[in-house]
Amino acid sequence: MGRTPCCDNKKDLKKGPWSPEEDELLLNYISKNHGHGSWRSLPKLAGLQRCGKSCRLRWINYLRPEIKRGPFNKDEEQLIIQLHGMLGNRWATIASQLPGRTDNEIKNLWNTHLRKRLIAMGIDPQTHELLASNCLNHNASASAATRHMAQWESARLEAEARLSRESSIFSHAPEKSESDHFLRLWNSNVGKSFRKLTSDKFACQSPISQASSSTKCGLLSAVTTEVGNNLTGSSTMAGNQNEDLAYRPFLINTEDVEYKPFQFNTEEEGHKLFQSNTEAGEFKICQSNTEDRMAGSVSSCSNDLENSSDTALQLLLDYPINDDMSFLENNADD
DNA sequence: AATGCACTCAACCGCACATCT
DNA sequence: CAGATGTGCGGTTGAGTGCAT
Repeated sequence: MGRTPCCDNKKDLKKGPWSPEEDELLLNYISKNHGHGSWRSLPKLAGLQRCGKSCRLRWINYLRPEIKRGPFNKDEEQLIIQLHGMLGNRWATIASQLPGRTDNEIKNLWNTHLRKRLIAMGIDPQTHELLASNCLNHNASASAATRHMAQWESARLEAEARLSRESSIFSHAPEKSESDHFLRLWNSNVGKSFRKLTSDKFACQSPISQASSSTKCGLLSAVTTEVGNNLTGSSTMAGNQNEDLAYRPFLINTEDVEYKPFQFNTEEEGHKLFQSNTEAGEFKICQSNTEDRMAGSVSSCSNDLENSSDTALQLLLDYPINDDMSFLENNADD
């Protein structure tokens, strides 16, 4: 509280763009000392007329050897949009998932390109919701936007479900930050599998195509409401979407459906995948140690304490997944 | 060629959190 | 335990650049 800014003594301190000489001084100091040490004392020791903060920024955003230069590729852009849908403006957290990219760079990319692209599609770049003006449009753009939203909602549901599961199982463990949860999920085998499913165009029907068929609908709002209390900020979507028909196709009800074990690589993380006997061949994921209980009927799994998170995960895995990022290309005219 | 405008991106600023004393 | 200090983060700014007129 009331702390003094680190660059309070502005006398003799240089500001603005860095010269090559200054870069060299900073690089030399850090390489000679095998690290930056205290940023506050660094400028003096390195012979720089800069504040420590400025040095740190220059190092992190520009001079670090692992910095990747050049334009972002499509994969990186997709990942940024996905992570932003889950994490919001946590640029540093997002940057941690993109080796060689800095938070500043990602923030700039978002503000100059991706944000505008989503707006052009009729998607609110903050909430990843459809903008009100777009809700009545039933054109191709709106459809792409809807698919986009569904993907992010699926990813977010997975995270929420696991968050809920973990917090109930490991309630004794020290609380990690929300973003840690998201990132651990994202990097877990489940997250990996999810991403793999999306990229491999797993043999499932599209939710869009299922919309007109005998899709079994449940209530997503029940799931999100239950776990929503664990979350803040970016969960606004869950609150008002349950009336949105666009989401209905992804909602299912597991009653009277048989599931059989399915070969899948989530088991290594203590999860097993089961495939339903329905036409759609829906999938359900359960912890391996509940497999015995699960083998006879899926209800034993869906009725236990992890009901909501499993259901959410199931929704995620039932969501078929056509890695539809085509909107990026369609709207990438800048 | 001159001017204005839009865009990009490096850098700054202030705040919040973590750690230290 | 409270205040001081160090660091990291996100929002914002403004210089530089390219393009259109």
